[in-house]
Amino acid sequence: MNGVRYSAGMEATTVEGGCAAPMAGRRERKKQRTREALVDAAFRLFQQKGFDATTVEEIADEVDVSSRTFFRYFASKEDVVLTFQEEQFVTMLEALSSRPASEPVLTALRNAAVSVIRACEEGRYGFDPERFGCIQQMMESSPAVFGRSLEHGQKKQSEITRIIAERMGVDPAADLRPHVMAGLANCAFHSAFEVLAAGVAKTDRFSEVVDEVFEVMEDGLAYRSEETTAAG
Amino acid sequence: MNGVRYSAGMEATTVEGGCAAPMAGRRERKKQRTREALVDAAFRLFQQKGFDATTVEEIADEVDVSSRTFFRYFASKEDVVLTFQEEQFVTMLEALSSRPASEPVLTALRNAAVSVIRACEEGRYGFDPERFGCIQQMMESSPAVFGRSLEHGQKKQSEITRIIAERMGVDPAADLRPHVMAGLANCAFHSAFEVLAAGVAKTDRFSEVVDEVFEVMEDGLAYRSEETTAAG
DNA sequence: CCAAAGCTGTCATGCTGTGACACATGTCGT
DNA sequence: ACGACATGTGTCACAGCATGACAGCTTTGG
Repeated sequence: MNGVRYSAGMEATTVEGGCAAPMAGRRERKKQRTREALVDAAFRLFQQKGFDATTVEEIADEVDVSSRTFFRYFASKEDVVLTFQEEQFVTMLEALSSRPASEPVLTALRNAAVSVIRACEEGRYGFDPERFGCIQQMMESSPAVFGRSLEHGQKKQSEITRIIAERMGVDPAADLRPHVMAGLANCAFHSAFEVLAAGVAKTDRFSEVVDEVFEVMEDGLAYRSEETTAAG
Repeated sequence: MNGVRYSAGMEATTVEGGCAAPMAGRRERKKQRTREALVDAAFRLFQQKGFDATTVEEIADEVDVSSRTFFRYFASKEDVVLTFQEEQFVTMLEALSSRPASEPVLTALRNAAVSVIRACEEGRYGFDPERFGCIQQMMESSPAVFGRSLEHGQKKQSEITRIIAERMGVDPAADLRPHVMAGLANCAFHSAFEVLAAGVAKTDRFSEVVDEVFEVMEDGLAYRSEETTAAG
């Protein structure tokens, strides 16, 4: 029961009864507050002294709970960061689902991905741009975070696969293609990230880099060495 | 790094020398033996009780050394497994370098990857098929191994990028394309692995699945929903 | 054979993550 | 409001991974 679907702020000033849908009971609210406090404290410390140098105990102390309690909210230290990736992922799935069927699969993937990342950068849909940047920074500096992120992405890939298969009208249990396509989406993220970290891109905006990467994929896959367009 | 300075030893079949090589010094030989013993013991235990259930202490005990010594040979428990991935990777780089320049980049990547995996499966170049299978098995069962593997692959991606850039005749510091291409290769592995684990492929041979994945990439990227070829 | 270099074991330590149990707090029925 | 039940939290204990420091033994090389 740790689904933890937390919508924004929502102050429930009502004593009892009233809106029971969003958050029922004080206990639930308290948990929510604790969770958010932990996330806030964690990111503050991560940014301040780095992910690795921050211990779970410090995070817990900051919120005045025991370390044990921290682990009742998050399965691991990395999990605090992954929480956000999960949110972005879910949003991306929704965006993908609502792309018109007329778009080629890769284009749909591209548009969905880019739109969500833009939203993150611009603070729409409740995303916090500052935190988004902080996460990117941590991915670079901490291999542990990066690794877990890759792992998470791979684990969630099957959901993208399902949507793509549906869109393609094929059975994901018998057709490779949706799997490969989903992998490509994942790959685009990683490549974009790597390109950004390596300073190869002309821009600093992640969304633009992702878009470029998809661009390369779309028309660059047929690239042959003899076609070199004198770009180097 | 000083002292011990063997006169240009290093012959061709260098893969962690067995014993019939010009190994200067007993100390060096002893280290080699310890290392191999650790790897052997580790894999034996991994296969027997699973990666997670096997502790470093058990591995060390098996070889009759202290846990501390284990960590002088491997940076982490996962590192034992990654050692092999590293070997495969290096072999793959060599294979890639020697692909004819007339091949399109993706094709070269495909051929290089497939040939190396075939070698692993068939026990050529000193690879052990059984161990290769064992690793695949662990990747499925242990998220830790899988995660580290992804991380390792991503970290090594830059080397593929360099080779591709060279082949394309472009500057990897200014051109996205080689980066994306390298990412694609990595992606092919992951997708193949996922497809295999999901039981979507008709075959159990990893090399064949990888080949198929590349196939999909090569001609499937232009896939549009309205082009469904009644394959599903 | 001796001295330097290098490897190993032991000890100590820090951090992550989990299980068990007791206590306190919130929830709900009456 | 009161009591019974459920749930969250703290404390304690513990296992495992990983690293630093120091002492002792083996190898190396002159």
